[in-house]
Amino acid sequence: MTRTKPAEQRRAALLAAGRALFGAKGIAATSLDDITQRAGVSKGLFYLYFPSKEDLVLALQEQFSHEFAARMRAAAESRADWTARLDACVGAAFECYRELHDLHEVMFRHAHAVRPGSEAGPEPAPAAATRVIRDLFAAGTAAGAFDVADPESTAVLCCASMHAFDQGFRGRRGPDDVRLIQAARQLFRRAAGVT
Amino acid sequence: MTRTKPAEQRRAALLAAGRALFGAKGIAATSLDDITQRAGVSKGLFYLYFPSKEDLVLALQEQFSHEFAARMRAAAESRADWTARLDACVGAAFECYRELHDLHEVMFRHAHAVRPGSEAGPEPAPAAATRVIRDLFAAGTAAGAFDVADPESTAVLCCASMHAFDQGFRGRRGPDDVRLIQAARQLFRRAAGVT
Amino acid sequence: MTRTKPAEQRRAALLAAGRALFGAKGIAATSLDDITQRAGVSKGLFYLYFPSKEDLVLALQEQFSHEFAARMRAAAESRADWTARLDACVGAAFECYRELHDLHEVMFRHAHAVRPGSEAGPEPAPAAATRVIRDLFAAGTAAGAFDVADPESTAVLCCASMHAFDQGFRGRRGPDDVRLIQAARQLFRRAAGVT
Amino acid sequence: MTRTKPAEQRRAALLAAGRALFGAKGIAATSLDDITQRAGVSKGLFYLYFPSKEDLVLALQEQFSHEFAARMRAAAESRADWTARLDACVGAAFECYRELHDLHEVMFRHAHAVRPGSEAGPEPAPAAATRVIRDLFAAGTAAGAFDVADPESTAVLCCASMHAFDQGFRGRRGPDDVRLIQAARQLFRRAAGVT
DNA sequence: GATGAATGAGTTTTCATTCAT
DNA sequence: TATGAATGAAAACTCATTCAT
Repeated sequence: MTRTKPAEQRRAALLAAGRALFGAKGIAATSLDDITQRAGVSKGLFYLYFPSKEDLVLALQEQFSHEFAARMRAAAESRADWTARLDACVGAAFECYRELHDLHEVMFRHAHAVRPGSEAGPEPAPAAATRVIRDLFAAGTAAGAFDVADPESTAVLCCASMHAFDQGFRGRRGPDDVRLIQAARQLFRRAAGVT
Repeated sequence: MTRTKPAEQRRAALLAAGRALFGAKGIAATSLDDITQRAGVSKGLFYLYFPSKEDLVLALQEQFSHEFAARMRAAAESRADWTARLDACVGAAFECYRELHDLHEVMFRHAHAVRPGSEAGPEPAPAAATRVIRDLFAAGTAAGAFDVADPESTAVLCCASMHAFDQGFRGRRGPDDVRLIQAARQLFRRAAGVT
Repeated sequence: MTRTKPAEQRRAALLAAGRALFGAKGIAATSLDDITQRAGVSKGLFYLYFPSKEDLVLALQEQFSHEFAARMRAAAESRADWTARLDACVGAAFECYRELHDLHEVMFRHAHAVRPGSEAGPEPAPAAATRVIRDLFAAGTAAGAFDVADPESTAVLCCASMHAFDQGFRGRRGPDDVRLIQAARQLFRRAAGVT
Repeated sequence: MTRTKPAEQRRAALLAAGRALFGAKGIAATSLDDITQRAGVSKGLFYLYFPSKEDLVLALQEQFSHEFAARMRAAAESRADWTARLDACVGAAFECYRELHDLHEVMFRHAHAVRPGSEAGPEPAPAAATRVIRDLFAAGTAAGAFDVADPESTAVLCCASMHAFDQGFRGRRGPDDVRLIQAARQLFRRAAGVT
């Protein structure tokens, strides 16, 4: 069994296993045994790549956070018109949320115990995504297409509103996807001050 | 010791202990021993009032959800003008969030393991608050003061945006409270279509 | 199985199991599973009585230390003549060593990691026994029967010399018991300055 | 990296690393990773030089035992007078103890599990030192300077008494070094029957 | 009703040792 | 010779839950 594999592959397998299990059962209900078994490695190997279970969670947070932000940015940049950019952003966010929806817990989990030693602690997971929206609001306003008095605060609020894309947030009888995304587009437009 | 006390008082003590500890240390890090000790009762007594630890979490969710919704509703009803109602709602939500902010985990926790037997599962915690906003949007629109095409979807989004009130959500360098609440008021007005 | 028993009995069972196993296999090689299994209790129960495995070791140390000192003192007090007292002390120590010899590791183990928080740490295990010898030297000298310039230092050295009673200390071809105890008696007499 | 070095140098590096780490943290708390890292070699290399961690401990025991004995012997031989020899021996032992004091655990550790296959097991660590004292007592007695009835037993006892040189053995309020070494000299003289 | 002693499966983590390269 | 990735058994410790009193 002791077959050596590239470190990146091992790490990726561990991240993938963590992602799948955290999504399916939640972080607390997932044991390291589950993770290593699913990744097809020994328990000891895990600790060659991550100092603790908590660090796997953090690594996943970062991974998703970047992916989320990157996709929103790409979507925004694919359009020329400011309003279209906004719409594209919402669309991308919605898609992302859907694909990652089972990782809600991982992404938005609060770090309860601030690590001793780490002065500032990690940036909150959605920060990268928020910056994309903020920049869009700011640039659009500068270009005269939007009218956002406080792009940063508004971006934080708008980003937070995307929590609604998560199934668990809405009631079982809440609005369906189509209605929700339409409403989101309208909300973002209005937030941007598009007339 | 074996002094009988009113059931409601016992239950309340347990809820209060759970609230304090979950808020301070997180759900996973709080043991039943912690809870019963803080409540000043025996461990066995807990199970006379709640079937499991999970059910205490659920009971707290419901408690907060109702309190949250009730305060928003009261704030809205204290004003006559539609826009003022909306602003009051935002203000109340912000205050509530601050008071309960350490209970973020309790309120917005996803129920991962759907209880076998319970067909539908419990309503998501923020549902009650969402209804308050929805009704406000709908009534305001009917009265001609607002212009909300889909009050339900918009309410879900707006309610979700309140996550931004949580300190942990914004970055350490994110907007401060004053800016945030102003931005929130503006966002809600625009969402409502107030011109 | 859940039969409640007096706390003292439980504690004693745990101490007895620890003593037997530490003696037979050494501290490091004895697991908590071993201990609780031998004591006929569950693993969780152990932690109701001792905060950690280390604390069981410490409790045993104290137990033996007291027993050891008490037996030496009793032996010394059973005689009137000063030299006879010394001899009796040596005899008692020898017997004790033999009975407890497998617990050498427990008794004389060095605490490597000084507990953070505990300012001074526990007294070394043989301290109580040393005091018995010291008092004997001092009193005998005061009575004119002995001539010990520094009773404390001499007692520490004499007490340490008893390590030789341990089988593991002497070589396989070292002196046998009879010779050793005679030599010990002579050594103690000479140490005391008995002419 | 894969640079071949003289075997003796490798072995010495491993012994030195073990010595430093065992002394600082104790045997149990020192991992092979620690040792090989400190020695600057790979983990696999360790097993080319020692069959197991336990054997490193044993090798260190032997090393110290010999060093200890050699220094005592050298000290004794540097003097002509019998009493001076005894005093020099005590002085050398004291010095040695101080330098090696953190290795107490290594030197005096009992081998609990008798190796299957090894018929007799290794000689106890202090045996070599004991022989030095024994020979001194015997030769001095033969020369008419000492009067030791049983040199072997007395040597074993005297050697054991040196445990008192270890800080951990005496209480925190035990005798200081000067008093202790004076008392030791006196004890050894009296043990030798010097008048 | 109320207690809290007792349980034991489950958790994270460590580490001596192996072996393909 | 030398490496270090990989193993997996075992360790200490936790805690939700039960139940005899």
